Parts: sequence; C-alpha cells; structure tokens
Amino acid sequence: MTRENPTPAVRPLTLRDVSEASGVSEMTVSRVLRNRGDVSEATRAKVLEAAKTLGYVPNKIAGALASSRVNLVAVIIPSLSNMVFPEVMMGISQILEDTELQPVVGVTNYSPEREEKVLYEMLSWRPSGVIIAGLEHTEAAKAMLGASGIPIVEIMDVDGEPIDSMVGISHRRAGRHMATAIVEAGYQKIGFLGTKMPLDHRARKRFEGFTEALAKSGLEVADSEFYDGGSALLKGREMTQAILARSPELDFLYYSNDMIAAGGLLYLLEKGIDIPAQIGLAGFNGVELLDGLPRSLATMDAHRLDIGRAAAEIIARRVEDPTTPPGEVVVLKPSIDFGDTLKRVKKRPDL
Amino acid sequence: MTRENPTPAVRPLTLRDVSEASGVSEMTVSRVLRNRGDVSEATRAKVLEAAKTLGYVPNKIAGALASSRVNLVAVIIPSLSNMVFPEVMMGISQILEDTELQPVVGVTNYSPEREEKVLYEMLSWRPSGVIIAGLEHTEAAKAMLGASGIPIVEIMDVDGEPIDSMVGISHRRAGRHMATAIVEAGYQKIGFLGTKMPLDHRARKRFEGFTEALAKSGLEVADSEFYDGGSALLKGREMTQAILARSPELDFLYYSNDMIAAGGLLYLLEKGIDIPAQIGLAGFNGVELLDGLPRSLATMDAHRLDIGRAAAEIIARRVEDPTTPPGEVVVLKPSIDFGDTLKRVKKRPDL
DNA sequence: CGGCCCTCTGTTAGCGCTATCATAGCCAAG
DNA sequence: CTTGGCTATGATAGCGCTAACAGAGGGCCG
Repeated sequence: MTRENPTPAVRPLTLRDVSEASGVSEMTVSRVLRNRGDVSEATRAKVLEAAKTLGYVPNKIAGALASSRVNLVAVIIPSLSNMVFPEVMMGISQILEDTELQPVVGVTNYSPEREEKVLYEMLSWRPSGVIIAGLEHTEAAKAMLGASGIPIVEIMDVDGEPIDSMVGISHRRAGRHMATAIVEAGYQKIGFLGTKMPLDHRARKRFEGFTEALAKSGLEVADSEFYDGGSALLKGREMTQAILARSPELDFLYYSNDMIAAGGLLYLLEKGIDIPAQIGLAGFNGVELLDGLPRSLATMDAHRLDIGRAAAEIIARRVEDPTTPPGEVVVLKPSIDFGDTLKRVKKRPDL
Repeated sequence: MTRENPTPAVRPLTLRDVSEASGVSEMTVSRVLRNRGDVSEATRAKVLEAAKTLGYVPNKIAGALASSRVNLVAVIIPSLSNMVFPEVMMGISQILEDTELQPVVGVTNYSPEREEKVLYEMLSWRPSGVIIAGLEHTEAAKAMLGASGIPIVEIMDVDGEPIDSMVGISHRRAGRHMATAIVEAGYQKIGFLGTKMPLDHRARKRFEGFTEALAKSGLEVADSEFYDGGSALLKGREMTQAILARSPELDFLYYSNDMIAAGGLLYLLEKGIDIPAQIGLAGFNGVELLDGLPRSLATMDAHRLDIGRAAAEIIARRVEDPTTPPGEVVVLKPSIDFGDTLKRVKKRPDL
C-alpha cells in the first residue's frame, strides 16, 4: 500500500508487473503461470506469491494470439427456453470439465440469419471446435464451417449430410416409430398438435416420418393444430380443446413436444376423459418435468444428455490428437416410453 | 481455383490475404471491414468482394489485442436448469442485441469455488462488463471484480452491499410480503417446502423474511420439508404427501419455487382437497409454465426479464459512455399474484 | 498558380503474450 | 581441468490486428 488511492486498476496489470514484482523475466512468469517448462521451486513460489498479491489475471487475448491456441468450444443452439438445449449443454459441460476446453454458448432463436451471424462472431474468436444444432444451415454458414479448419459436430439430428461429424437421433425414424406404436395399439383417428415453426427442421422431420408410417397403414392425420409463442402448457390445453371441438371423433393426439402434451393431458383429465382407452396421447422429448404429472405421459426420449456428451467427446478427442480422423457419426436410438397414455399391445423388439 | 486441393484451410486467412487479393493495404481492408474511417466506394466494394470470395473471417483476438476493445459481457449464473436464469438471459439479450456487445454465459452450479474459477476464466478475456448473480462471492472473487476496472452488475438480489451496481428484488421482503398475505387470509398452521441448498442465498433470505413476518404475528412455521435434485414437479408431490402425513393439521403450504408448488397442487387436487379453503398454497417465481395448470397458483413474480434488461442497460450505458457514474442500484418490487390457491381478503395497496 | 484544406490511402509501432533459441551455471565423467 | 550434458532463465521475434500519424492527390480560393 504505497499509494494514496486504494482503488488502483487504472492500468490493467501485465506480465511485466508480475515480472518486476518478483524479480524474474516475463518469460519465467509466463512459464510458472502456465505450468509449462522447468522452473525451480523457489522461483515458482516467488512468482505465484507476486501474482497473487498483485491480483494478476492473465490476458488470454494476448496469450491466444501468441500461441494461436484458444481453449473455447463454440456451442450454437436455437434456444434456451425449453429445457432440451440446457440439457444438451449439461452433457457438454460434463465432458469438457475434465479438459482445458470451455464451452461458449450462442443462441439463434431458430433464425438462419441469426445463426449465420452468431457463427461468424464465434469463429472470429478462433475457437478449437464448434458444436452446432441441426444439419440445415445457410450456404454461407456451411462455407464458414467447412473453411474453418476446426472440428465441427452437428448435433440432434442425423437425417442429412454432415459437414464433418454428427451426433443425434433420426427424427424421421422417431416419428415413424411413434406412428407404428400408435397404429399397433389400435388407434385410428389421429390428431397432430405442434408448433408453427417452419424452421424447426427436427419437428418437421418427425412429422414427415409420422405421416409416412401412418400412410403405410393406410391412415392419415385426421386433423391438426399449430401454435407459436406463449406458455406451452396453456397452449396444449387450448389446442386440445380446439381440436376436439372441431374433430370430436379423434382417438389419439400426437403432440410435437411434451410440454403441450402435458397441457393436453391435464385438460383431458379434468374433462373426465378415459385415457388411454377413449383417447390416447403421446409427446416427444422425455422431459424430466413429466415425472410429476398425474398420469405418466407416453413420450420418446431423445437422449439429449448423451448427445451433448458424445459431441463434446468428439471435440475433445480431436483437439487432444489432431490426427484423429474427422467425419465421425454417432446415431443414438430414441427410446419410446409408453407411459399410461398409450395402450400397450405387445413388446416389439425395436423399429 | 488454381490449386489441386479443393479444401485449403491449411493456413488461416489474414488481413494480408485480403489485402493482396484486393490490391490495397491491410489498413484499408481493416477500415472497410470495421466500417470505420473514410474509404471510397470503389475500394470498399473491391475489398468486400475479395473478403467474401476468400471467405475471410476477421481474427477478433488480434483485433481485441490491438484495440483493447472486447465486445463481450460476461454473464455468470448458477444454473440453466430451472428457467429463471434463461429468462434473465433473454432480458439481457434483448438489450444487447441493439449494441455491439455480446453476452457470454458461465454457469457455476451454485458453487462458490466454481464461480471463482469461471469468473477468473472470463476476466482473462477482458470483457467489457460483468453481470453476476447474487451478492455473495468468495473474497478472491470480490477482489477480482473490484480490481477489474470494468462495470459490474450483481443481479437478482438487493439485500446486501454491491461491489458496483445491483439490480434485483429484496428476497427478504418478498418472504415477508407473502407471509403477511397468508396471515391476513387467516391461515394459521403453515408448512414450508423448499430446496436443501445452503448456497441458494436468495431462497434463504426469502425464508428468513418469511419467518420474521410470521413471528410478528405470533406465528411460526409449523413443519418443513426439504429436497435436492430430481424432478421438481415430482418432488413437490412427494414432499407434500410427506409433510401432510406428518402434520395433517397444516392449512397452508409455502413452497420455495413454483415447480414444486405445482407438484403439490396437482397432488392435492387429486386427493380432492379443497383449495384454498382447506389448504392454501403459494410458490415463488411466476413461471410461465404455470398458466396451464388446472388451478392458478398463488405466486410472486420476481421480474426476471426486467432484471436482465436493466442489468444489460447499465452495462451498455457504461460502455457507451465511460464517464457514467458507477454504483447504480435498481430495486424492483416483486408483485404477488393470489391466483386461486390463496384466499383473498382485501386489496392491500402494497407492502 | 501557390497555398490550403479536403478525402483517401499507406506506414509505423505497438497491444501482451508465447515459441524458439541462446546462454549461464552446474555437476559428473574422463 | 576440460568436456558434455544437464537444468533454469533470459533475449528476441513475432502472432494479426488497429491507433496514430504521414502523405499523396485533387479541388478551390484569392
């Protein structure tokens, strides 16, 4: 405390300050702080002491520029507001915690333009890898990813051509699988309730798979209802009411996500409708939330945690050993949970 | 396409490449790409063209080092898994979208050590500001924040001394307010259900305020139940069952968050209990999810979106004009929503 | 037509770190 | 005591960009 002013921070500290305070060269300080190279115990202690008292925080910008090593992994996802991506994030964090790497999140709100912008922004920090949701990107985005020279993992979806690696489930197949289960359970008049999101390619693919499998059984979606924005639980209620008012003959409702399905379930229970005998229900995503509902909802688990973990593992491996071949593909199988809202006929081995 | 190999990306592109391709100096390219300084239309077009065909992505690391300007705002929050922080994030994004600034999220999992580490890591990228949840930090973390020389906004809570600015609600007061409303509605045997999280200071403060206000009316919490981990909805169910099995005389249940309250509500409705006459319920947080429940739950809105927005505005203002005085404090008032689960006695103007 | 003030472009010198190589000091072997 | 081979430390030269200033060219004035 040699100066008057107790709040310094006028000029941010640099290696030089630590070097002067501890009486060794900047290079030695750098070595100590990065635990790299041989430094004697005595010097190390002296340097650490000085760094600590000064409150020195290394400048990674300068470090990264000098070493062209950046321990960041860009994670680009459409949204944080429906629990599916936070869960993927957890998987990613779990794996990266054991490495030097750090995830940095960018959110696109399902907008391709925003995705392109966020991607550009992130790539300009020269991360060590990119984990990005989906296989559909603008041409420019694909070009950037391809030219970046770093490991890229596209996640969630495997129905398409990856730029490099991909990890996910087949949403088309998930849709087919659910349709088959519904048909086998004997339901005939099937309604679909989903989001009005032309850019949610995964929901679209599930729907395509669903209708395709129904068609094979000579069925089609009898009525459908779409929403956007607002509380999903409430929307589920409202849409269910609306679709049944219009098409009272429906005996099954397939929802594009568990939250609206839960809303529908609560509504139908209140109306005293017999589930799954009179009307069957199914959602998608296996949200943990559902455990507490009065009736266990039929759903399909998209293995979000595993997707995050597998993606992070690919990046970690590639960073650790750059000779690891690119283009790894991990296909996870969505597992159906019949719950109490979908009549069970017989165990099928798998689809 | 002069070379054989169609996948270049051996050496990442630099300003020099663009400069050579467009026949102007690196400086001019830099000016064009940053829209700074006067450049003739012809040159600008030439440069942009070259940058685009090459697929050049600027290196922000070098840029930041040279200009000592980093357009990142560190956002440090405890968790992404309960919707309250994602909502704060949305508020932050909404405001920062109109600026050059970009949020970067770090998650601490309610661990002070992790918070310290995440903070160190983030500060080492020299962000333009920090938004951090809570007022409780390790000594080292406080020292780093204080010495960083950048705007700091502590959010969510205002019961304590901020390092610089703070934005939030008083959780003590929120607890008191709810207690008063419950007592005025005539409930006497009050149970508390919450998380077993010694490090969730805000939940603790709410509980303190709650018991303090009860004490003023000569009451105390008759029984309580705590949980950790797992599906909150399910836990709400289980805890409600447990506490009522033990203390059947309870006539009110105060839950520390809306998710467990929702679980409790569903359970009690199934049991055919008369709400709010026989038992009253209240939660905390005003989660959008609740709109779809069979009965509208009494809760208190913590204005999370507004907290995010206000915090981001403070940072944006301070970055825009560094002479803006620090130490701004924004206290938001939590608003009570009686819903259908808390008997209403009379309108009170406010607490 | 010199002088002045524009507009546009280029030159130079770092930003704070790390890679790389050089070197001082030391000990053991010959 | 020399030589070789250590280990511990330092000197130097960038990383890719931008700030700050310098200068070239052109138009317009008196």
